[in-house]
Amino acid sequence: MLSAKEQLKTLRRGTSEIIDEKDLAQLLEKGTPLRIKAGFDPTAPDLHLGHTVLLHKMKQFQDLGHEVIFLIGDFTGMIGDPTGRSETRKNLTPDEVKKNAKTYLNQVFKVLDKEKTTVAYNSEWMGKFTSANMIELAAHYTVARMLERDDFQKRLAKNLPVSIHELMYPLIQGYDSVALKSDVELGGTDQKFNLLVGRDLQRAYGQKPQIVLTMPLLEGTDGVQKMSKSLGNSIGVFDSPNEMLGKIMSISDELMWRYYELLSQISTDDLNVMKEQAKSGALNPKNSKINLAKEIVALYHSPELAEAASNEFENVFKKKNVPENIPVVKGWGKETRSICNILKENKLTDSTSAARRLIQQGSVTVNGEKIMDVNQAFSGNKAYMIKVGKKRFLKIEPG
RNA sequence: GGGGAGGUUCCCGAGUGGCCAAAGGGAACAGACUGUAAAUCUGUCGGCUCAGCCUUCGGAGGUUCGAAUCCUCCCCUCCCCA
Repeated sequence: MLSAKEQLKTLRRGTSEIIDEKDLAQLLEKGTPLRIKAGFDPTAPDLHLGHTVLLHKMKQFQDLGHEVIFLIGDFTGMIGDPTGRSETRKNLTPDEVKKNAKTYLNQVFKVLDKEKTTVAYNSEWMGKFTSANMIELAAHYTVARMLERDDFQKRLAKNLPVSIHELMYPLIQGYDSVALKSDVELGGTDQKFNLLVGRDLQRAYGQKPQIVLTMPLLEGTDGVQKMSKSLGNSIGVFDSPNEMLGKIMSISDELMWRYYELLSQISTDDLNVMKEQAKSGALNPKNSKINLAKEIVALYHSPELAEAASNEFENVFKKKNVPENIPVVKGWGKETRSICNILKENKLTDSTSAARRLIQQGSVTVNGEKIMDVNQAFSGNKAYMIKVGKKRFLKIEPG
């Protein structure tokens, strides 16, 4: 095992907060493997890179020789975490929970080492919890402290409902730490309250309180808001290799470093060297970005597909060649059709108005020739290679 | 149950009788440049048979030469009080 100092250096990477770092250092000094808990609510079927930030931190713990427990909150999932919620979450049915949990596990081991990971379900112990247990648990926490949370505060201030069962959520999540005797719990910064409740409860049940380590919420491709599917700035782990690579290439240089920090397995030292070189101009940030994109695509797909996606990217955007797989449609015979209609009918543009505008902006080419005339017409018995902007292509076969 | 505010083009948000297809910002798209689909700059951003025409401002009616703007009814959202 590495020295506590070395370990801390790794664990601090990208981390938002460690409560308390001195205590963590002390635990690491002992040199025995720690029990690392991270809970996942099986509520999100659309897994994106934001969800994987924790996984990477878990992987670091794992590589340092600690025991990582991937906790599936199948019991708590039926309550729904009130964190950040302006309204009560809808409860999931056991079936939905099961299905989502499965989706999670399929992806999780692309980052974590399956052999070294313990998977736990909190229904294992919560399912057996009696009413008496529940009351005992609830007795360890006060209403006032629970209501300190600002999501509850806000709702109360706005006279929105807060159900009693929502108050139970942090208690149960906290109790999971008791059940698992965790030494460290990981979570997003938005989870801080819940994680801290875990400490209190462990103390109440006679255990040593866990270290709380929070990770920032990853910004989406816009670089501003947190990654979320509904904001349209997410990179899904199920995205195709080309799509995934393209999206990563489209992030700003600045954001790239953040992604490196949180999503890459490259060592912190190497990362710092790279940053220095980019700063001094010795390194072209584009190259770093493509490496990052390849690493991520390789993780969720394969190194081969990552390589192929990267070649395709260079080919299309740098050399401005035609991509490998472009849609092909049959022509329409002898009659002629106007270019605007052709674009619209083949969904290259949303409307003929949009087609016109793009032509006026000089972004449409047919067989490599720029179209200047909005009314230009083509017969459907010849082969054409149509290009709109940089990303839209269509081949037409004589027909 | 009582009182008040509001619903505008993908989103936010101006607009209170004609100059409004509707300011501004964001997103998106395009062009230039580049080191990439970074950054920056410029442009576009309802539809069409496109120098003209058509349909939009919660819904349905109405007033008017003319309405996103005024009136009536309806639907929805939010706030305060009970």
